[in-house]
Amino acid sequence: MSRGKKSSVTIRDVARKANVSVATVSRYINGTARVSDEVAKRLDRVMEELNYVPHSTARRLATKKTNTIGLLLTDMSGDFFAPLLRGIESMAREKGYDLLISSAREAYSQVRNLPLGPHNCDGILVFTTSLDDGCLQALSEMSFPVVLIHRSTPPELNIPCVTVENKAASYKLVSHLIEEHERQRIVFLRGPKGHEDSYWREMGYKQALLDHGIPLDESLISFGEFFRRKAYQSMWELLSGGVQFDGVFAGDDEAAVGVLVALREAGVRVPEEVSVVGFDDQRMSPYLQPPLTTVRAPTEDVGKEAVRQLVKLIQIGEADPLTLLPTEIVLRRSCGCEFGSGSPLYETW
Amino acid sequence: MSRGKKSSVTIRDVARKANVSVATVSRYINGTARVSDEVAKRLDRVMEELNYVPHSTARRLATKKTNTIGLLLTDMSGDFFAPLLRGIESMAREKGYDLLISSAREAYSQVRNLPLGPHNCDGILVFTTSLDDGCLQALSEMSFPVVLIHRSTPPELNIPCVTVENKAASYKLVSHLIEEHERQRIVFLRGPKGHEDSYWREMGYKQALLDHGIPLDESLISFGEFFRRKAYQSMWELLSGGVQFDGVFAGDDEAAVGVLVALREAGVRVPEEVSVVGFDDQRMSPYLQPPLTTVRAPTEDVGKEAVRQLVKLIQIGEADPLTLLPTEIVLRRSCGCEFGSGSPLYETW
DNA sequence: CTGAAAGCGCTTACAG
DNA sequence: CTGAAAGCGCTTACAG
Repeated sequence: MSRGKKSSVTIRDVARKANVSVATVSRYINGTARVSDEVAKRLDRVMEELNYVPHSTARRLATKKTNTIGLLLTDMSGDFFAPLLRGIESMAREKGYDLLISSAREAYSQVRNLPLGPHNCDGILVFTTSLDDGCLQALSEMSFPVVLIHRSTPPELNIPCVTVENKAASYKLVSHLIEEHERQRIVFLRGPKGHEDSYWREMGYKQALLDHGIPLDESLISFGEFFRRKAYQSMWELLSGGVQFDGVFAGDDEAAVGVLVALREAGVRVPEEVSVVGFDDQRMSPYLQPPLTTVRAPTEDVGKEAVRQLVKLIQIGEADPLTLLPTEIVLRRSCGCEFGSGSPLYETW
Repeated sequence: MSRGKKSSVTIRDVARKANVSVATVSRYINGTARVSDEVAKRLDRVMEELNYVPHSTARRLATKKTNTIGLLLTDMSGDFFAPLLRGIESMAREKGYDLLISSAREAYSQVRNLPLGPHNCDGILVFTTSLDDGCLQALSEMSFPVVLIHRSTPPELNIPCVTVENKAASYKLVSHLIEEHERQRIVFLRGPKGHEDSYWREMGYKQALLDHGIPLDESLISFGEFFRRKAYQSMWELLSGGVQFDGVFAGDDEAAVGVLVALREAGVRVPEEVSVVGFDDQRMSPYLQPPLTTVRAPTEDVGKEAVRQLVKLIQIGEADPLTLLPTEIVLRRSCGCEFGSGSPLYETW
């Protein structure tokens, strides 16, 4: 229980004991210049004996590099978060960077107050809206490396971004409803205002209608906010407003839950009368009644790719402006497709 | 797109511009001594003008503190992870610490290779088995602050630990099966070998049997490994071995999924013939067929409490040896309880 | 291949 | 209340 100092063997100690200068030790450790074999051996031995670990803070101060990347998030609930972080963490480790993470309820607007920035990272990953445009601009002006995840760069700023194919997947999903299940009046529930993913999903929805010669009916577009209750409410409004529809693209799986509940309460059968589809393939989605047709995004890969781009940006000063990862449709019963097994339990083994 | 240096205004710059010494600036910033009002004002203005941000690396080197805590994990899948991290992150921020995280496939055994340690943190949080006993001992010997999460301290080591009440909850759960649903032959599926949580759940199971005068039958204890497939296999072995049972405590919710599938395939009705209960209350659990009776742990609080203890350890050199957070039983239909609503969709709103 | 020395940007006794 | 100066543990021109 004693609080003694952490042992601190310094580079000086090993230099002395190995009878060389600290410069030599430093060079040997960093492989920054050759040393004679004899010295190398001696150093290996001495470092082993002394159990020497270079002091990373001192190294940072001397090199002006932190070897750390930061991740800035708005919130860490949702199934989304774990795989994303897993991807980020594994790639960061692979690239030799420490990972600092910070979550903020609201977007930061003052660069000076950022928990993550030039003072403790070599670059940061910004997830969705965790940083406002002003901050991005300020960081950009000081040439601080930033990569955006699931959010595109503000105009004129040229910040690299990595995200997934929302539009193409939505297009396929809605086309599926039209072509396979003969749906014509498909509701779309928007996500939160300003949410990139939602925007592109809406574009995919509209494009699919257009390409199938179905006129866009604004009364079929409502708000789900990627949130169960809101989607539930919106469905009731549509229902009691007498709006006719035979399909619902809920925007995401969370909203789809609200849709399913509302329809069940209203006595509308899914998928017989109305097809319902979501987006994200959350862990609960195979277990919903009926199992939810949705879209799966390669979230872990998004994380990895984001780190890869950030490291490029840090090390060579440039990265790909946009990385779009492919998504895949997951067909289950809520759209009207039939499956033999019946048990969604199997699926996730 | 230029790569220019990050602007770096130093304490020296503000000192010069404000016509004081760097020592004064430092003291003012850290509130470590009073300065005259006049100087204070000048400093505020100058720092604002220069957009000065103290260089945390330099500060670290000078103070020998990193103001960072580390989190070491084995894996980051599972519903468990997000709330835990949320708790940790929020409390770390509240306490003024940066959070570094690192995940390892296997436990580290060499202190020198640790991604997180005295070189980059003031203390670390160790989740379950991410560090072996040898490492813990080494860290302990150098008085490096460590707090364990969901893992108790190795003998003689006295490392503070925070976890949840596994035994009491299991006891209540099994007692519920016995008392309310008249179950007598209850299977228990163990988690991974050496897993603390599993151990205590087993103790709760055994104690409940004992207190209700039900003799322990070893043939009812098998392996679920907190893993669907394994639990599924084990159930089939019991089933085809002709073992009679009327209840299953699956060890956790993952295993419960395997149990439900096996029983369904075998034509055994749940809960009429066999009650099934899990542990953890995963997000999918309300949606299982039937909805799963289980136990909910305050995972976010575990994270917060762990940080609180670690910070105490860092700052005043001591912490509570054991923090046990209470768990709560969540009754649904898989145990045999009846509920009006029927729709599990409501529950998680 | 190796050393002496300056410097990274702070903090903190020590002295006033 | 304020300053001059040493020191935190490294890295890296510069010189040999």
